[in-house]
Amino acid sequence: MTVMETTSATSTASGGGCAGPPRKPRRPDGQDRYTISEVVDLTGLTAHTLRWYERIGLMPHIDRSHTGQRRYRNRDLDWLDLVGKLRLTGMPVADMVRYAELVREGDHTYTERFELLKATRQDVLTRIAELQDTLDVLDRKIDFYADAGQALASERAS
Amino acid sequence: MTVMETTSATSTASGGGCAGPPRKPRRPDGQDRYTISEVVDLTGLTAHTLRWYERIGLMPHIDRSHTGQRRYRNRDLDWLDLVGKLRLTGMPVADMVRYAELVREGDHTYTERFELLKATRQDVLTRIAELQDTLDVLDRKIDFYADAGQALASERAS
DNA sequence: CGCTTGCTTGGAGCGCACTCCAAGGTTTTA
DNA sequence: TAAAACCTTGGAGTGCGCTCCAAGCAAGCG
Repeated sequence: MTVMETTSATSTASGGGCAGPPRKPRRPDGQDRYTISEVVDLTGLTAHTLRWYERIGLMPHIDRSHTGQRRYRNRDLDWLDLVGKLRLTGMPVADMVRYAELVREGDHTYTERFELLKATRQDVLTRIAELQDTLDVLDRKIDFYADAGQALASERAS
Repeated sequence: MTVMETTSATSTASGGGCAGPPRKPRRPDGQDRYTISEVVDLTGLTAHTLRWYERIGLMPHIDRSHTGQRRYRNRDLDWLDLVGKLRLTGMPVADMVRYAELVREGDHTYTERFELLKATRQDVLTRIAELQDTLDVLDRKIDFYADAGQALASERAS
């Protein structure tokens, strides 16, 4: 068997988020050949960044039209979704390239990839905890400012 | 009245976290005069970074010894704690400098600071949500890998 | 006294993640 | 068919957040 890499994110694409402009919908598998500017619309990345991702080995090989222009497929978009998520965690691009290499090398890298995913999961948990910590500090400060505001107001009133 | 800036983080200093080397304890207010290398030990920042923070206006004025060496106080450490927390949220240093300027300008910037804190709080909430999202993706992938591992194992067994 | 250690400064350098440019070929629209 | 819009490449440039360097001053010690 083959360990698939892209768990097709059917729910992710156009509908979900509440920020940014509404992205165009994907086409069904089979008719999925997107130009680079369509991928720009779909992902919010720039064309520069997409080409750069390819240069540094962060993308798998992308299909080309008969004249050499890129034609992205749905699984490429799935991969870009994952990359976008990992980017939000602060993972260095070099680490993602490493993961991409493992995927390209085939099934025998299965264990290493698994370990990498689990380690990343731990990192994310840590970062969430840090942010919770920061949130607590901010909340305490905000409460303090609210109280101080009250005090200033009553000072003016007296 | 004066809106105080540093809500003394008595619990924060040496005890709390579970990562990194155990930092030296602070001294009580009144005997709190730390050299730059002591602050390095206490915060984990480098001396370079501490001086750079000062140059760009991220720090308030730091006391000096009679020979011109920096002598940090507990409230400077409190400020550095806050900066460290905000840094973890991904807030640009320039924004922190802006906040520091507001503090230096005095009480009449109270409202602006308050709004800034509330906006930052919102950002942190957003980032936590993004990380939760990423965590879900990772968990799904990890489950998938675990299942695939099972399948590979039974394949080998058969 | 010389030696080591630690601190000072302005300014230069670095690594990361893009971001853009120039020069040219392709595709679409009018 | 001509103009406008879009795509290609290698390489150079940018902004951020540090990070380091050189040259010099100050304190402690045998």
